[in-house]
This record gives sequence, structure tokens and C-alpha cells, in this order.
Amino acid sequence: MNAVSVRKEPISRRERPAKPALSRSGIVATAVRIMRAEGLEKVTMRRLAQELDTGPASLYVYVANTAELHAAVLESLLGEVDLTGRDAGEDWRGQLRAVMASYILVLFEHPQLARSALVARPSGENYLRLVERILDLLSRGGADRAQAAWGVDKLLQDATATAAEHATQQHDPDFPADWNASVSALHRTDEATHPAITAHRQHLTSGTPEQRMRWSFDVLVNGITSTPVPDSASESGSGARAD
Amino acid sequence: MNAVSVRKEPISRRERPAKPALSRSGIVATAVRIMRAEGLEKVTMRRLAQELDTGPASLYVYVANTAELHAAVLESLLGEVDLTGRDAGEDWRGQLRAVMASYILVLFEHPQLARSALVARPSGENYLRLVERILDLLSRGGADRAQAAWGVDKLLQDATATAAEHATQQHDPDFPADWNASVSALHRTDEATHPAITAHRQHLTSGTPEQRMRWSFDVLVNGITSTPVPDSASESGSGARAD
DNA sequence: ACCTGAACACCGTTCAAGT
DNA sequence: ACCTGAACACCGTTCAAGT
Repeated sequence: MNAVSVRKEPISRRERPAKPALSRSGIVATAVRIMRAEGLEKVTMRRLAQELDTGPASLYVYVANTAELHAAVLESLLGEVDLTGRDAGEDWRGQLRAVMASYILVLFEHPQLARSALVARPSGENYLRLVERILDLLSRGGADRAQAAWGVDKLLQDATATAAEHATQQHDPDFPADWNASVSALHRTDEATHPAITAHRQHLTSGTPEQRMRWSFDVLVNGITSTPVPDSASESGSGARAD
Repeated sequence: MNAVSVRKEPISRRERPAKPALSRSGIVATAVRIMRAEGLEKVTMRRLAQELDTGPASLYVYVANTAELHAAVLESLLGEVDLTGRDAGEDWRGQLRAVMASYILVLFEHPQLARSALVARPSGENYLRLVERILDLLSRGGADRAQAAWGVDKLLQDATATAAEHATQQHDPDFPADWNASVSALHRTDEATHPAITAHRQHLTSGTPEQRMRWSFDVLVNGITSTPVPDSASESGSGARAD
């Protein structure tokens, strides 16, 4: 309550020991703490203000809005991604798989954050390091510059979307093994009206999440390294400008 | 429209000409109308109730919660997707591309809906028809049953995520050609700390959205048809059960 | 039996007014 | 100049009480 007021006197710092001055990093750190303890949905401006012993209006000096705050939380969380791919040996593909698996694992612990990540991409140092690493591994895998550049976007988008999809399933304990309504609808169709779904029924819900994720990774990597980026895009990009 | 209230008397239908009886389909239709006119963020229980001349509590007789309502709106919107791929001739790849382009185009008009689509998948007839068509086209393209089944998920996820990403960019007129903060961060890096980003800089933001979407589609289709689904998953799926 | 008014417990964001 | 109390304009969901 009396941190900002440090102006002339050292203020009686006798009793209240907490209450450090407001700062962007302090706000984000508190947001991360609340998210870990109670989930992203509790990370609101009002709750944050209460936690920091001030009014919600004060936060707007340091963060533009709730979306920006959530992006900052994600950027901070990206620090937990293991970029080494340690357990995967020398193989570039194994290492890239390990990096993507680590990224997805971090987001799986906070699927609500993954949803906002699709819209408000992070842009901090942790994010740049992740992009840097993926670009390097894709290059080592034979992707040309354009393929690697466009590929990093696809890999991150796929992983983020996959994490976002598990946002509700995990939280809602309503349908235990029922998955979602979509899956049961797929199983109720009959051959006359939906022959293809009927023919593929067995495979539509097969596989463990791990198997699906591994297959998705391979699909993307195989596709990225074998599909050429159009020439015109490689040469004169819309936003590309040599400075 | 007024099937529920037909009970004993014809009710004095003299003055108030509007105010049809509540029904799930009527609620969803009103929700679609509000979304078209003012965006999904205005499709709230309270606003909907006001529009339907009742209290918000009454809606809970017909829809479980807001998420389910949004899923119903999406399902209704999927009726606009062109499943024929008319302009693409006989080529399965061209037809599939056209179907996915139509799906993405429908979602691009309501990107906020795409966000919720990632979490609450639809399960109505329009969704089933779309899945049916994609399965058929993938099969014609040489995908085996398992590849087609897993592939339809990937194709829809990719398209949905792409639409969801454009949710803010389109709305916010704050940064005109600046894209997002993430892009500008990619351009501010220097060679010493981020050599790979520097080397790929030119390509990271190159290409038109159309070029990127076309490339993404080819990456997925190429990957799906060339990457085998693991045997164990094909044979004994977690949710697969012959009835 | 069916429906809903009113309440509970929250939101984000702004801005006039304070120090 | 900097900060913030208080207000504005909303939310989703529940449930006791009505018809």
C-alpha cells in the first residue's frame, strides 16, 4: 500500500514487511504464481490488484490489457522448455522431437494458456530462443531456409493447438471416458448416410495421445522438408525488408 | 417455433405479435443473428435472453452453458461450407484444397468462433458431412484408412488454428502493417545472439496468407499420405470398439 | 411441472479527482 | 506528474419462489 509513496522520507518500514513497489516483472511474477496455484482463469486484473495490495487501475500503468498480461505469463513459462533435447542423442529429428515434446508438455500443464497463445504470440527472449533452436534443427534436417522459416511456424502452431484442444477435456470431469460429444457422434453414424465415417470408424479414435503426437510431428517434418516454398514468396516477402 | 407451449388453450395471441415460444433452435438462430451483426463476443446469455424477451435463467432449459451455445453456433455455420470443391475439377487434391479453403473462409469471417472451435468441437450433421467428405477425398488421394482418419483431424485442426490466429489481428486496428509484436521482435534480433533467426529473417515473414495456407495444406497432405500410422494404433485403438 | 426474478459473485477498463 | 477510488457497463450461473 505504501511502496509507490517512497518519495521524501524513508517511510516507517517497521511493520508491513511485504508490499514491494509495483513493477511489470513483479506483476507478471504474481500472475504466474496465481496461475500455478489456481489456473489462468483466476489471473484477472482485479484479483492481481488485490494480491498486490492496490486497485486494478494501477496495473494499467504496466500492462496494456489482459491479453498482453497473459502473453507475458506465457513468455515467462517458455523458460521451462528444455531446448537441448538431451535424451535424444545426436539425431536432429530426435532432438527436434524432444524440444517440441517439452514445449507441448509445458503447455499441457496450462492448457488455458495455450488457447491465448494462438492469438497473442509471445515475443520475449524465451520465445526467440525456442524459435532459434527449431530453425537450427530443421536446417540440420535438410530444410532449406524458406522451409525452415515457414516450418517453425507450423510446428509451433500444431503443438499449441494440440495443447489448446485439451483445455476442456482435462478440466471437465463430466464425461470420464466418453471423450467429447464429437467422438460419440462419430460413433452413432450409420453406413447408409455416412459411408466414409463408418469405414474409418475404427481409426477415428484409435491411438494414444502420445502416438498421435508423434505421428503429427512426423507428418509435419516430412511435409516441411519435402514441400517446396513457392519461389515468389522466397524472394519478395510481404514483410521482408533488408535493413 | 412454438411447439413447447401448445398445451391447453391457444393463449391470447392478440397483441404482442413477436415473442415466439423458446426452443433450442430458436435460441441458436438468434445467437447466429447477433453474431453476424455484432460479433461472437456479444452472444452472451444475458444479451440473448434480452433479445428473446425473457430472463437469462430460462435459456438454461435449452442450453447447458455458454460453451455449448457457441458450439451450436459453429455447427450451424458449418452449413455454409462448400463441400463440392466445384471449381477444382476432377483432381482429388484440388477438390480437397477447395473444401478446406471454404472451411477456412467461413471461419475467417468469425475468427472468435474458431478459437472456441478448438476446444468445443461441433458434433452436428454439418460437421459429420464435412468429415465424411474429407475422409473420402483423402482416401481417393491414396491415404490408407488409418492415415485418412488421423489426417482429417490434422487438416481441420490446422485450418481452425489458422483462423483462430487471425482473431485479434483483424479486429485490432492498432498496428496497421506492423503485424504483431512477435514479428517485430524477430526483426530486432542480431546475429551474435540469434544467428539462425538472422539467417532466416527474410523468410520468416515472407509470403502472402494465401501462399502460406496453400503451402500448409500441401505440407499436411504430403505428410499424411507418406507417414505411416503405427501398427499398434491401427489395430487396437483406445476408443475403438466394434458394435 | 415448468419457468424465472432476483441475487451471488464476479469481470475489464476508464477517468475524474486526489496527492 | 503520477497514481487510484469509484464508477460504468457489463458477465455466467444458481435457486428459491412463483404460476
